[in-house]
Amino acid sequence: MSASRDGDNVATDFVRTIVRGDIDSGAHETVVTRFPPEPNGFLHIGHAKAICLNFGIAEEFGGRCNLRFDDTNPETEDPRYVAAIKEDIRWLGFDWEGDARHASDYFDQLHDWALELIRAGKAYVDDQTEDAIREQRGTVTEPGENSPHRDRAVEENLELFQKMRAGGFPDGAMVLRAKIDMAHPNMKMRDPLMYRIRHAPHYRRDHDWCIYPFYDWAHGQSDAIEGVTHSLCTLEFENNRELYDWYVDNIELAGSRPRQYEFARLNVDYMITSKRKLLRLVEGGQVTGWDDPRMPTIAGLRRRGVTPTALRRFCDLVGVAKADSRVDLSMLDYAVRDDLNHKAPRMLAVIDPLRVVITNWPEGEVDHLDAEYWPHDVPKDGSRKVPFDGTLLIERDDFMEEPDKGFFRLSPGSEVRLRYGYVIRCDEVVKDDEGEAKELRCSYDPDSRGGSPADGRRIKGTIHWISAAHAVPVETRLYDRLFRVPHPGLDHDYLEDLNPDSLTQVNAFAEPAIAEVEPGSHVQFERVGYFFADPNDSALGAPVFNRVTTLRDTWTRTREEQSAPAEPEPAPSATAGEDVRKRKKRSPVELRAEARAADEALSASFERLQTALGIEEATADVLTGTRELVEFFDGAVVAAESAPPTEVAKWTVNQVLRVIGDDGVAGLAFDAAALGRLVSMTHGGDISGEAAKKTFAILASSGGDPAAIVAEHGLDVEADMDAVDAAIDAAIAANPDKAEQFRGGQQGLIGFFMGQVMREAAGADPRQVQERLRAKLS
RNA sequence: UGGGGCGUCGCCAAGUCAGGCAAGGCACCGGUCUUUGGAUCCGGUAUUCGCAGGUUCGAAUCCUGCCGCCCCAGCCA
Repeated sequence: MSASRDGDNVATDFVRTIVRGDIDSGAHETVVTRFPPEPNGFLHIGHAKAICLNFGIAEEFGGRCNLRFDDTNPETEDPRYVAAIKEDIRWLGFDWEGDARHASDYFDQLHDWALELIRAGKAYVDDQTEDAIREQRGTVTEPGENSPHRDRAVEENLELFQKMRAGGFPDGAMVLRAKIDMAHPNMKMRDPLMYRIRHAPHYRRDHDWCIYPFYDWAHGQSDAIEGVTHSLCTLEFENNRELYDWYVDNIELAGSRPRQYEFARLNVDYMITSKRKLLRLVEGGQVTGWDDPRMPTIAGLRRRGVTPTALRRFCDLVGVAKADSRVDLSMLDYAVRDDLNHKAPRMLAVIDPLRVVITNWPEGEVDHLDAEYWPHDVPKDGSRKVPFDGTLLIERDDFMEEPDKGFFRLSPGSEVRLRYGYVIRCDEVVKDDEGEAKELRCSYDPDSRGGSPADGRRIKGTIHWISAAHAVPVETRLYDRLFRVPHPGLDHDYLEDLNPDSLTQVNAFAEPAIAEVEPGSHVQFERVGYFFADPNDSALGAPVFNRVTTLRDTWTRTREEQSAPAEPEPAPSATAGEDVRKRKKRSPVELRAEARAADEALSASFERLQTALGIEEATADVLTGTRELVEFFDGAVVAAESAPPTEVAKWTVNQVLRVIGDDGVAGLAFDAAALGRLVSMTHGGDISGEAAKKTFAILASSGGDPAAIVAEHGLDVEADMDAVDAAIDAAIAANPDKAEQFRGGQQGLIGFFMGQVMREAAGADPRQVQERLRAKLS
């Protein structure tokens, strides 16, 4: 299994594993997911990941993914965002079945369910102030306290809620709350709010409602209504899952219930993905809009020239997991270049020109050279003519008067190839008053038309160029990252991290064919980068180019690394004021110590285990956290007869604790005596350690008597060493390469061979097996 | 009365439930090829999985302890 999607491999991640399992087990016949944006801003690259996940899973498993607008807050939402969101999803290449859904479609059903909860005594109207409710909620380490209205009569609740809904109260006067537990360790479960009063028109329901449901009350139920099977959201909703389940479990539901799963949101270096912060950039004019090509929005990336394929590929490369992470920008660059390499025809353009005069070029003559649109490794055809004459423009960077070591472009006396053209030699540098080169006087090799000298001499460097007389000026916008640090706003205002050079507008000079580039299409300016003809600002025959990304450049990179030290990381956060609420929670050791302090019998056991039974303090500590465990242990010691208590302690800590569940000792499938007898058998040499482990596994899953289990499974029969030898020979014969690697020092492979042999020779003593294995392998 | 998560190479990430060869990708470093210092192709890069003990023939995986990071106290989603 692989997490990548290269070749025929399909992405696997924990979400897909769960979905696969649910389908294989028959828990669900088909998978239904949903993408639930709130229409209060534009979608960004983080949403792209969620879209790829939700729609991608539906696609792969032959299911369905709904687009559902989570429009429960009329004050921030706007239909213009609805249109933009739909456009972005479609552009990414996904579609939803039927119409888009809306949480606001379910307001009536939600209201009915709320009534149901009130009637069941599970919800109540609270008319306290917002502050009072906040204070009563307690803190993260202190329980909350009940609202004085918590036990309001059902009839009164019904009446009040009806009046809320009818508009009888002003904004904020009261709320409907679920009656759960104000002392719940999960803050989300402390009588969460279900409805608030907002006399605000909803963009779809207009004035139908003046009470609006909160996210938690709307989301799970909307999932249920739509038959969603797997409700995927980001990690910050993990705490909400318990409430999600509570709501779904406490209402009358027709179909099967949805389950929520959480994955890590996407963070990319040099980007921010907070809708609030993005909105501030738009409103503050730091960017030209939501679709500014520097924005991490889908609209911005699209305008920049990133393709849907590249963005989806990027999301695949990133993967889906639960660890908070931050992705290197090079991953996005890679995805973009990998796609555009096959989609962008090549053209010649000079960004920062330096004049070159070909002194031996026949006066007034123009040569029209063939130039392929695609490099040899892209299987596409097509070419155009490029005019060549005596006055050219080349890139200033491609000339060095005093060349660095390894520089193989143009310098005085050296030769270079002009792409698709001729080989030229630099004979003279003409300088301006400041000593800057302003013109190069060169001679060309007439026998090198097309680029290959007739005499077969090798020319290492190739540079791009433009005929000055035929040069077409084109506006190019050289975009760079919007922020200059990998993690903007880490410990200060993110606006301070804005990159002042995120956009450089230059007038470049391109070959005549440039005029034919259609707005909204891509080109590669050879040796410069990938560009996208801006669909809004390009005029017919006068394209404006956005630089999507540069080409990978190993030359300037190595030079930069030599000269400039790496950009200093922003200073590690200056420890924002110590948070008293984050006091350390008590550890298991502390908890056990407390338990013993409160229970004399427990503390007596703690002493007894150490002094009378010779058990180490740390082990004794673990064993004496609860009475049940000590009793279990003591029982096992008795049944173990001659086996020492220390041995029983090992088994208890390492094996029993492993299989013990939430029910504790009581939930075990076997009793102390069984464990004791097993320890006795293995200690007495009746069965091997390997057999003891197998016996314990059976004991743990289905209980029984150890001796009977041993007999039934034949775990006491001595392994036939001849068979072991045969198994070893077979394993070595089947893996000659690995045997060779082992001999070469790959010690880890002993585990591989052991695994092979032990599977064949069950019951054999691993020590003996390994001894023989090593002998045969050497 | 705290609770819920997460730590595997510079980055992303399989593997952890069920102990037996530390996947893959990005980046990087070599080499190949090349009329883009692009692309391609080949090869290299973790004796070690946050740390420390323990169990085991064998531990990323099981047990114990410790450390670090994220989330939750909106009438936002």
